[in-house]
Amino acid sequence: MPEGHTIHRYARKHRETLAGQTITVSSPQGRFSAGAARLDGRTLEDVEAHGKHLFYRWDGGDTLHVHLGLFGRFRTHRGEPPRPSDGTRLAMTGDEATIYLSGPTACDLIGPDDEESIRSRLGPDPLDASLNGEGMEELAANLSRRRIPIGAALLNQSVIAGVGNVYRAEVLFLAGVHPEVPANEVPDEDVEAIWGLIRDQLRRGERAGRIITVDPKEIGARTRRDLKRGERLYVYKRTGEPCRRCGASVAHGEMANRSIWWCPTCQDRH
DNA sequence: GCTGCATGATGAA
DNA sequence: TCATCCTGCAGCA
Repeated sequence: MPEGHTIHRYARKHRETLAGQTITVSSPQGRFSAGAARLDGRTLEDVEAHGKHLFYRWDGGDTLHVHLGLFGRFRTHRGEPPRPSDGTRLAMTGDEATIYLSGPTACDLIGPDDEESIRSRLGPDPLDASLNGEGMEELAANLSRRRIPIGAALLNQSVIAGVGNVYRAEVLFLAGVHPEVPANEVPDEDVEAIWGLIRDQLRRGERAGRIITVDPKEIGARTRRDLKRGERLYVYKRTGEPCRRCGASVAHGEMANRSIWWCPTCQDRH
């Protein structure tokens, strides 16, 4: 589940659910025992997201850094929580809810230097509301420095922070850009379109809690909510199926070690 | 019960 | 480019 929209949604939800409260912290699995003991009984002050990274601020100055990786997930339980699964790395209980974390790539207490080094490796975050034109310019500059295919560049978090495998395929489809086009050869107007589409789509995803890129009108549905499973995306995981716009067979390949899909007809910009 | 896969990232070679 | 680390669950038998 975790692309940037999910992470920002978690930041918002966790802030709403736990910030300002005294939190009971533990590590049922044991792999975060020392950190949990240090945080236990303290106040969670704020939660921030940058790209796919989460930063939990605690009174006294500690920061908990969480990165979900491919498998990580949070579960929130209001009231009495169920027994945590064996893989539950972190449990945080506030006044009304308990949040469990399992499968993260990172769950560590970090200092200001660590955080700075993490952030310095991240490109602009399309969900950072304080950015406007700067984000797009930074993305353009980052792309102009690379010859790798645009489809690979969008997954590189130092180029743009928060895009994952679903959005890279869907946004390139929406932009009509073929994934193989070298990053530094993507025309300015397409870079602009890509930035706008990413920001738009991630915002929608953050609000909805799921990725729906298909415009419902295009397939005869009334609203996004009416779209059934299997109707919500244009190309992702649709190998060989007809393109929703032109009917051509959706192509599949590999790029940056991950599967990628595109429409050979609609994505003709080279 | 077992297998394979997944919306991620890193470090070695 | 490859191996490796993180878990849970769908799809099988």
